[in-house]
Amino acid sequence: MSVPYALLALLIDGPKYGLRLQNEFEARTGEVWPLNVGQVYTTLQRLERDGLVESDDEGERSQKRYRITPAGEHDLAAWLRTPPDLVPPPRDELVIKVLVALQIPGIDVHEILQAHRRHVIEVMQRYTRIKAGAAKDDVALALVADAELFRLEGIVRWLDAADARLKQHQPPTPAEVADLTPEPSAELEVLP
Amino acid sequence: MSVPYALLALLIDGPKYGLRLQNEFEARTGEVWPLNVGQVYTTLQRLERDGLVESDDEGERSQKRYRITPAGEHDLAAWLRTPPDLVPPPRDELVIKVLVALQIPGIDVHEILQAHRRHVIEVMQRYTRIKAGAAKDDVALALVADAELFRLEGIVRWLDAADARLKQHQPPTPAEVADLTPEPSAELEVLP
DNA sequence: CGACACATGTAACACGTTACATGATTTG
DNA sequence: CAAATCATGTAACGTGTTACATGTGTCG
Repeated sequence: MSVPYALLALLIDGPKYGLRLQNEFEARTGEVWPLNVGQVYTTLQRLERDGLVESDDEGERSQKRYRITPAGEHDLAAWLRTPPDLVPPPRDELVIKVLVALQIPGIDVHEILQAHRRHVIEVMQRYTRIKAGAAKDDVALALVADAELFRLEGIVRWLDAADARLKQHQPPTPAEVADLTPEPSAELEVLP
Repeated sequence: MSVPYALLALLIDGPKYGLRLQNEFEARTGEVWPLNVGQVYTTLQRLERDGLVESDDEGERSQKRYRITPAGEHDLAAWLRTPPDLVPPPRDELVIKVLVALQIPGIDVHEILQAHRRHVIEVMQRYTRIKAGAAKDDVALALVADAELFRLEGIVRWLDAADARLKQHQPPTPAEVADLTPEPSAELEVLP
């Protein structure tokens, strides 16, 4: 539920029309998070239905300008100050794939983990290239690319941890082996 | 798009009815990824419509058993062998919030970053507790909790990196300052 | 009997995606 | 004028969520 508020935010500095909103959104995140134009129009209609924007139906040059309403500003401010819901987290497709593979007999889970790892690393190189190619003052794109890189890095770390964990639990169940898997947050300080 | 395939996978070892599928799903991931019962039924209907499951309408004890079809097994195998789409990545609500806050004048982004950081750390402690409380042989729950912990750790790392990056770019633009932000993948080997 | 858990389902809605259709404006 | 680009929209569909309604079996 980010796109509606992102559009509201783009309307803070004056009324704009649909395609321009899409352009401004993609100017910041485009290569990483493309935004379908159609979605901009449907989202604007829903925002107008909910009274968060108004359309300036002046027919000027066949452009339809939208303006944020006081209610829209209020909702935007409230959204901004609310931390994103972290529980329950989204169900991760990769994790579910591994769980499913674990349950079905005759599947080499280690091989699957490695395949996914290679794939993630490839994609990470893609975003590293995007980040390197970004203009030096393009903070937004750098932040977005960073976010994706940190996310993918987390996936790689999980794949490695899962591999280690399964190597302990899949063999003839050596139950007496101590749990040696590293704490994910070992290197993180609780206070910055 | 994971739930349909998770249900298919649970049907591999014999026909089961709706509520039992929900129970088995939550037995593995419940505390982390609860699954609404209603969604199980609607998903089963959609799977039946697509010919991936068949219902054993024997009316036994008012339970409706579903059985996976050959087409369902085929689709499940294909899904399992396909790596999840990583591009384009999902639009991250937290990242968009920060971008929006950056654009609106008169907002203390540093304060927002810290608030989010504290919140994420709290949630991480929650999942650490879940992991600690899990049975020693409950590999599934450990994997799921780990996945969430690594994901949240990535978010914290991003928040810290964003904070550092903004401290460089928000002051009177000292353009000559070299880019010192650490590479997210610095400690990661490409080959495990 | 009454309460409770078991079990199934539906209705309405949200956001997101894709594909397609249509008009207006600029430019070679 | 013709083609390309700008600009708006719609239609159909997908997964996911919540709230509500309904029936069935069991047990004190």
